[in-house]
Amino acid sequence: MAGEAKKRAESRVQLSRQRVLAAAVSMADNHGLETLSMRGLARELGAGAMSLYYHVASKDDLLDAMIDVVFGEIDLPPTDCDWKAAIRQRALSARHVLARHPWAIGLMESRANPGPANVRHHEAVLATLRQAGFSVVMATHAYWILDSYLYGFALQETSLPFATPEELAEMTSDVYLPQIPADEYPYLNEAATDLIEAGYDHTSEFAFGLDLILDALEGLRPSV
Amino acid sequence: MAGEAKKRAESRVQLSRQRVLAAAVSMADNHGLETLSMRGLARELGAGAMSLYYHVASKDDLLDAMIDVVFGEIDLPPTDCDWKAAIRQRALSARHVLARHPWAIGLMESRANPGPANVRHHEAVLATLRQAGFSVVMATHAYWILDSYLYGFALQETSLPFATPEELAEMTSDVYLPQIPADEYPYLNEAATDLIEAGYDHTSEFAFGLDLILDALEGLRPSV
DNA sequence: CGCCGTTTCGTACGCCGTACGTGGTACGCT
DNA sequence: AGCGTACCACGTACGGCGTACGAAACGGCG
Repeated sequence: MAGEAKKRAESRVQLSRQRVLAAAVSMADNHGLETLSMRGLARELGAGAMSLYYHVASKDDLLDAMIDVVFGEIDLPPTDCDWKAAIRQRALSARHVLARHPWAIGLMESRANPGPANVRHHEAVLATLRQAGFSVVMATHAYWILDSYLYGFALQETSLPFATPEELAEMTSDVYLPQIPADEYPYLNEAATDLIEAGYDHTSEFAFGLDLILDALEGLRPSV
Repeated sequence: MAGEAKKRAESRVQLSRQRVLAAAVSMADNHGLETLSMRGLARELGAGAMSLYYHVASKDDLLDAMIDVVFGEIDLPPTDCDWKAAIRQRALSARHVLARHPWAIGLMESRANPGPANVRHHEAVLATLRQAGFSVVMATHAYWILDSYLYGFALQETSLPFATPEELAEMTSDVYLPQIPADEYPYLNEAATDLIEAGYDHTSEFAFGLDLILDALEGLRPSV
């Protein structure tokens, strides 16, 4: 009957693991991981708190699954180009994804159960390195360096309270500079004033270090 | 009188910000940050939960202060040697400190209020780089790369479930290898088997990448 | 219609951080 | 000696958390 169908429709779309995951990621993106609660998530979905537990074993399980969603968003290194270009693209993609989901950074490598997207991703990156000629040991070195740089950069980036050079200049002169008087902290003070004067733009900072590392790794590759 | 003094002594040592901080750091070291609660901390100190709030404005304030304790444990770069050796030593020291206080990694750069030890540390590192001849902009690049590598490495390191090559071998063959069959994940499988066969030792992994980065940075220094 | 597997939910327990108010203690002042 | 004041410790209570447990609603089948 129309009544039944309507009632069904009114009482919300069915829950599903997909929908729960998507809502959780979205809430974490918008309001931070620490404010993501099962109750709040359920409220957002128009459901009771305990209803989530049919689709998710626990909050930990939810977090693991969220991490795998994030891994799934990172581009795999392309296979049709130079190893450096491939790894570079993968790193840039990962950086963007982590900037979009800053709550994930501390969890990506620290959770016990890697999801399928996670494993697939690691396999693809490792394949790129091995096919570039790196030995297993050298590929391990390279992977550690690249991922350390990637995660560390993303981690630091989340704490930046600005996005544009203008905001940086404003923040610095209003908040930071008063805290670092030139007589006590000459170098910090000098750096802060110089950088805003030069209109320091943070946008290309990641690529700068990434290329430095890639070039250094190139030197470790066995010459053909 | 003796009676008074004894009563005073029995009713516990006085609380103090120092004691609260030390106990909090110790508890986080031993049981993780997520299980550190104000109630538990007070219990550990033989005090009531609310007593802590005289010495600490809030749990956030406590965390900020804990971070500064950690910063205070990191060696400043020595001033009596080569810039590379100085930066290297401070990085190694920081790595050890972060391994001792893994809970701190996600917080060090992400909290709003840097403490005094934090600022002093940044000043000293920046001073070393500037005195080595790097321009302000280049020193900024170098700092980003070095700290990204440092934090990222420490972050990944916390998730390693092993400390020695033997443990690695055990973990890998028992837990990981079954999850990455050779037909589906050839490179991961190969890497895992090769590394345990070669008795891969993770101990020097950090220094390897650090030296690679330092050497690459050397190339960016203005030639005298 | 009754049955049953799937999905949803209400209640309750033991945690958490902390606002608020109270009470004890140490010490400088008269 | 007596008292005011600043310092310090604490008990209670509130609203939130994750989730164990069991009941209820629903959909499709006979």
